[in-house]
Amino acid sequence: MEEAGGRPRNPPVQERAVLTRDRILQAATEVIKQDGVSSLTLDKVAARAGVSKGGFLYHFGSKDALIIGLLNEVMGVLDEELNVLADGIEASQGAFALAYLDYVREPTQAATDTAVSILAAAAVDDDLLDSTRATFERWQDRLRQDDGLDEVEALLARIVGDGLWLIDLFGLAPPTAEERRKVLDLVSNLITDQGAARNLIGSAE
Amino acid sequence: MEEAGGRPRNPPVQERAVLTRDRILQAATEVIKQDGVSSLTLDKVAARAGVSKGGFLYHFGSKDALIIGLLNEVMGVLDEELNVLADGIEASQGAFALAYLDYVREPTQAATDTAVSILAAAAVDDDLLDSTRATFERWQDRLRQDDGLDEVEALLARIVGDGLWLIDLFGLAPPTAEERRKVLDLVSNLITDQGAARNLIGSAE
DNA sequence: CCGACTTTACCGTCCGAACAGACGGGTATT
DNA sequence: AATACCCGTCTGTTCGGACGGTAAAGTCGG
Repeated sequence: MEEAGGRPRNPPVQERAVLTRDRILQAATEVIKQDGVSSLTLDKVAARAGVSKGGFLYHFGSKDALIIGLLNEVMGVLDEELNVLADGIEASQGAFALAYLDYVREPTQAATDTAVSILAAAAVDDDLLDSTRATFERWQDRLRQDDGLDEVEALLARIVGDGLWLIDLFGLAPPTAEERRKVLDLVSNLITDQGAARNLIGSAE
Repeated sequence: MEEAGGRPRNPPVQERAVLTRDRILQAATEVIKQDGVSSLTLDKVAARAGVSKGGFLYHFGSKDALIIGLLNEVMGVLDEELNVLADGIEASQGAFALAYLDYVREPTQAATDTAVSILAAAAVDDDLLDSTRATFERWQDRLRQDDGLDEVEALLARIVGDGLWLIDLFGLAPPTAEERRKVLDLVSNLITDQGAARNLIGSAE
């Protein structure tokens, strides 16, 4: 419950262990994507990973541990990817916000995996999402002080990113590729062009 | 907490049938909200609704049936509420889009119930979401032809609405009430003030 | 021969579902 | 009006099976 990893500390010589662990993780996401969260059973994951149930339980002592491992893996990948994207953006302001939008420009494997993992965590036990929530808080903080970007615009970027991501996850009337592009361009331009948003915000008060 | 036991033993039969069904539905959402989707068992729901398991199964022949019932109920309420909101909005354009945004202005009971039901459906069996997907398609269609509103802006409204709703559902760094208000005002103004968006969209090409 | 890794065998629990009636208000028959 | 019957509603119980998890033994490289 408390410790997520339970990862055996093994010398780099032995690659087998870590591979098995990764295979299990991958098998878990595959099972969810194929058969749904409710089909995520230890037996099924173990079978798909080509390992016995006991072998599975050596790497993940419980189902909760599996999900925590899944979440850590997937959120780590996403976090890194966002950083890379943000570094590659040459903008006077709002690089991270733009990266956040770029990330959902088209549905990616990683994004789906993340969504699916969060869904599994929420289904099994809400508390498992705690560390994920912390990561989102970190992103939100980073957006708030994203090189001079307006606070509201930063939040808008995140909401739009998350919204698109939710729509993909549940398949709730997903927009076409073109619509998707247009709406992301719209928000990106809003962020880049400081004046436009100021006017809109101003006219609100 | 279970409610105190003073329930009348034998209410009029006619009303009882309908009421029992509703009580079951309500009990189901309560169970999910309190203990999570994985705790949604027939026994628990039946107990909470103050009905025997057999009684439960009389009204909903299976767990799938329960979730479908839940979804229908909750999506119906939401649909109607959106209509009422849209009718109450006096705007030259984009009434439905504005209503969609208004709906998430603050987290409501109904919104939470909907989210929770969708979550349950996704967890149990993805196919159960089919009718919900159809409803979202209908909304999307309505947004597309929302009295002269720009297509992209309409989509933006939906994405922002859904995004906020997702953030609430999972508790992923939810914005403060003020941030929430500001960002919704921003998008609302974008929709109302046709010129602003035109400029932004134009500068994209 | 140690320790990381994996397997086989097994257990207790819980869950979804089925089922056989009980209760009791309508309704038709007399 | 009394009787008999039906049927919608609900109860209590039972059951097969799946699931998460444990225990202990086996394998193999270093």
